[in-house]
Amino acid sequence: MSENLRSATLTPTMDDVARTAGVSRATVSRVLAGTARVAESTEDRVLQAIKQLGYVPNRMAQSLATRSSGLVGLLLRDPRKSAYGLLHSELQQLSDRANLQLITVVPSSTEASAAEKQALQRLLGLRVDGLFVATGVIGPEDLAPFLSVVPVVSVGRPEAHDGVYGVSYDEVAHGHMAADLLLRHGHRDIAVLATAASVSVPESVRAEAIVSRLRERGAAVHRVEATTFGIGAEHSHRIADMVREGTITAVAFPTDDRALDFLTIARKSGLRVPGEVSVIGMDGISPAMAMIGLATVRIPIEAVADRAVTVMGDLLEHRDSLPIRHEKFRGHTVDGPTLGPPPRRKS
Amino acid sequence: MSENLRSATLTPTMDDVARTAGVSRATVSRVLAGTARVAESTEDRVLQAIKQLGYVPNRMAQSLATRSSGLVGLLLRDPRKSAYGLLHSELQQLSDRANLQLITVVPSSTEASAAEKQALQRLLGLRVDGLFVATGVIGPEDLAPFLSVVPVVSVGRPEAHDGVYGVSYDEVAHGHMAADLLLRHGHRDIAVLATAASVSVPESVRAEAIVSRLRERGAAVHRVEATTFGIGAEHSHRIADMVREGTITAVAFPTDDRALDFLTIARKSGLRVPGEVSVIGMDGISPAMAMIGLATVRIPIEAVADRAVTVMGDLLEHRDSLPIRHEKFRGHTVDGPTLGPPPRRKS
DNA sequence: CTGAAAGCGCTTACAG
DNA sequence: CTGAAAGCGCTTACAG
Repeated sequence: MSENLRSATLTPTMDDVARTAGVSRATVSRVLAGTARVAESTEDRVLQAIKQLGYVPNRMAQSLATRSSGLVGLLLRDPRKSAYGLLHSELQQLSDRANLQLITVVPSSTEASAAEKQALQRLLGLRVDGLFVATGVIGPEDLAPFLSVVPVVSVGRPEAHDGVYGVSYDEVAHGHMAADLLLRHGHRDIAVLATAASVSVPESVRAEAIVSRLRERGAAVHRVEATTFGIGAEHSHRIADMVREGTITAVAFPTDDRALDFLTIARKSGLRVPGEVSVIGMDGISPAMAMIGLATVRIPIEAVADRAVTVMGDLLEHRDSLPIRHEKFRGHTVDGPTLGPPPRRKS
Repeated sequence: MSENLRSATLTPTMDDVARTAGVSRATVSRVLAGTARVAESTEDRVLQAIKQLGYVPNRMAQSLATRSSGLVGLLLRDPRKSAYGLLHSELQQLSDRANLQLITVVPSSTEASAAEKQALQRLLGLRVDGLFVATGVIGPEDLAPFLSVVPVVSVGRPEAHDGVYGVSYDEVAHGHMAADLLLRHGHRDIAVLATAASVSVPESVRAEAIVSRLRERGAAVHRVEATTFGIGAEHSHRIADMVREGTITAVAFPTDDRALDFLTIARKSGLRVPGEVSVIGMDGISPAMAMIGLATVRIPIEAVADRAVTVMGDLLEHRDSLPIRHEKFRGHTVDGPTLGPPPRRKS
């Protein structure tokens, strides 16, 4: 209590500035806003007073008076993952450049859905002018009540709600790209780690796209089902066995992490990559992967972030005239030393 | 303009709630705060109205009235780096648990110092009650003016200012730990990649600590100076040459990234790890590194985050009674398959 | 247990 | 070019 009073006393207010500059509050406000004309001499006095007092305008009060916070919120899923880290960084920089003040809130991961709702409330309570949602769990039904109040752009996640503008990745195309790259290297017997949709929707979409494209092109596909969330070394061992048995000459993974797990196990057990088996992952984000030289499909995070910020800018300008769409971007394949021609058949 | 008016109209206000519940604004406020006693029947009507209107209290207005935002700001350096990502995630979760509402701002990296000041302003403008600073560039002189207004906890960076509470890593100890682990494995001829302080202060501190501990213990140290910010493959090649010449049997790196670069190059050129050379990195954050099995020193990010949040809580409770300190935490060594005994001398 | 009223720090017509 | 005043959406003594 006394803290507040004290710091309230200590923090200079616009009135303080006005008084020490010998003008009215309105004038200080005008100088700060830079909109109306102010005599140069008074402006100087005001600026001087601001500097002298170390005055920082109270945005809370500004927002209240303007009925607009000038803030754009970002609901971010899991900062520990490089892909979200990069997305965060890109959104931040592009928003800055577009003069949108981005503030980020991360739902604490325990009890996902409740946490996301709470994080959403926090942002809405701050009366953000716009909202980026880069989170998996939150459903359309939680978003819907606020769509009329604040423009929402869903970023990097497949968007189903048609009141929400969506900018995300074309995971089907990515799956096709990975498949095509393996085919181009001459592989016809290929394992695909197929993540269950219950584990991860995007992973599952990628895997199914790989599988169907390979089949379309006449390759023999060996599905290895992944039904656990972790990386599960059994899958890698199973695939290594298939290589030794001569069943497959290549393997595609729906994420770089899973591919890396296989690489590690393959190396330990003396399997040569790409001599005996070619490997491709998907994501292309982690610099560690790049160093290792893992072939992959690079997700277009930068393009998605860029488009999302542009859309948000447009939405903030003229809300109603922009038709809501769900856009998808595709990345590019990254060939690498984990990819080679299939080994010659021994028999 | 008209947007604002419209959404102002659309967003229900406390008055709307009061009106539809047939009570006064004060009563609604009391129900929300949960402090004062309210008759159960009125409380029900109010709750009902809140739900019906989809009312979200305007925190800006609350802050203004309470002179306290209930917010704690986090100034975060670079979300692309896993270490910062993990720190962000930990701070977020622990803050949640401590009932501190964390909001994060990332200075856009172009023109570091100016961007950080701007991000700082944004947070101060929001009148955060406390501030975590996890950023490299911002100097004490920029922080100083606000220390009397808001408690600041510097997290994960060496803190020099004695008005700022510091919670960070004991990088000297980490260097010693890495050195000791190599010695324990029997190595006596060891290369150390020594990053220049101008490139990265923490890296340089780590490297110098490794060097001095090794020398203290009588090992022959071969410094390889790194003066560029990137990972620089030349260093890795130089070290590989030293291995081939039989000059060294082990190498220590001040970061996992740099160690990984060497590992990749070593493998490509047919050097056996740890058969011919043992390798240790530092950080221990990236899951990719764990999979590869890189020996390292794990930085205690969780412990630092935990302590930082505790300190912030205390500071917010009783500002003046908590003496300002600079605490340092140490992590633990992670032995791994990149470490083995030195090879027998051929001659 | 509840309401009328003042006040938090700003902005912005409205006068001058 | 400048100031007095109303109002943004809340909270909180103060009465009752």
